[in-house]
Amino acid sequence: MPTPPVTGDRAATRARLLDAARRSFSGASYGEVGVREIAGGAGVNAALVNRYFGSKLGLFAEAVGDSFTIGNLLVGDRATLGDRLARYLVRPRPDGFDPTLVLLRSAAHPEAGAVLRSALAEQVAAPLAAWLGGADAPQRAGLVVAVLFGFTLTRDVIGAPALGGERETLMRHLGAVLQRLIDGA
Amino acid sequence: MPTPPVTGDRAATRARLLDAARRSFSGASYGEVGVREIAGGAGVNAALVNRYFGSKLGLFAEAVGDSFTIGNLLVGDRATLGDRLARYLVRPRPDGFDPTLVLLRSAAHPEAGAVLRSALAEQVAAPLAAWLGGADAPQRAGLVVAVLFGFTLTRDVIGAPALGGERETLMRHLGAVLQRLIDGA
DNA sequence: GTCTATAGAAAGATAGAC
DNA sequence: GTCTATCTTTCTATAGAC
Repeated sequence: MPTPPVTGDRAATRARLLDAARRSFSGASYGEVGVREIAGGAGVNAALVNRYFGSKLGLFAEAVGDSFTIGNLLVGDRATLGDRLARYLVRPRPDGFDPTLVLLRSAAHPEAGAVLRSALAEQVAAPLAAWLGGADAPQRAGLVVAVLFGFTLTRDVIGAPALGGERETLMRHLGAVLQRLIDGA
Repeated sequence: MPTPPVTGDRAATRARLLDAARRSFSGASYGEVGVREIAGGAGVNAALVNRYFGSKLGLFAEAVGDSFTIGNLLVGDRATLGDRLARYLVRPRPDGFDPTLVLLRSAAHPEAGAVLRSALAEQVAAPLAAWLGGADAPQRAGLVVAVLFGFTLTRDVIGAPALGGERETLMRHLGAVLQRLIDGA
């Protein structure tokens, strides 16, 4: 939860708004989250959103615009990347900020989606395609991303019961599928 | 005998509103689509939405609540289901109504998502799991659904460039991945 | 059967007091 | 640096005229 209130400190208030925004946007779509709700989560007045970030979209962009990363998962053996990605996927989601959930919930919104699209392309799709290499690397990287998003969407946003338990089973099938795309054949 | 649109015909106006709703909800999320827009698409006044369907949510449920189906794709050889699903996925999307896009765009909305969740479970996940059979059938069916949604989401909602062309290449990799889940090993 | 007019609520954004 | 108060817009939904 948020750090204790520190009144009178512009930088601290900005940081609290960013943190509250990340949590709110992980739980509901851009359109459903209001600036009053975010400000309430940060313990400050809603007018500060516009004062410090210009607009709701400005806050959204600054809060989630550079939060995607796949770098940590790429460190390691190529033959076990599928398993590492699968293990990452089936882990219980922490409460609070989850960049993947932010994307899944707000991708359909025109302006918020544009922020997310460019962040995803720069921070995930391009590095992954370069790391994969080989034939059809951009397509294979795109399909890996599609599987990652598809699983989280179907489990956490749609709420399909079959994906809610049986972690070992899901990890085995997911790992095999992802490794097939990583290997390319 | 087919009945052409005739003003002054309650059933025809209802049908036109349902059709316009399906098109609108395929292109934007539940929250972003207004009843004025739907009514405009049907060429009638917005007040008729509430008169004929009680509420915007009532219209949504009646328009898209029973539109999911996977039955057609299950007809055929088990060894080639992966290819059939992959071909279905990479085909150019027709303009107009697409139940998958409706789900992807509105799944994050609490009330509209609830309508979609139950429809998906009944009309897709359960029949597919029964058709697949074997070990871990519900999990494998859930993962097939996740791949189907993940691909369409990443291509059409997020707009990843790598999934926008190269249909044969994408179909080959997708078919292999899906068949792996269908076979279970 | 369909329309106009409007009620009522909620949203983002801004001006200015403190 | 933060707040109150308010402007403006937009939305769903309803009442009642035609």
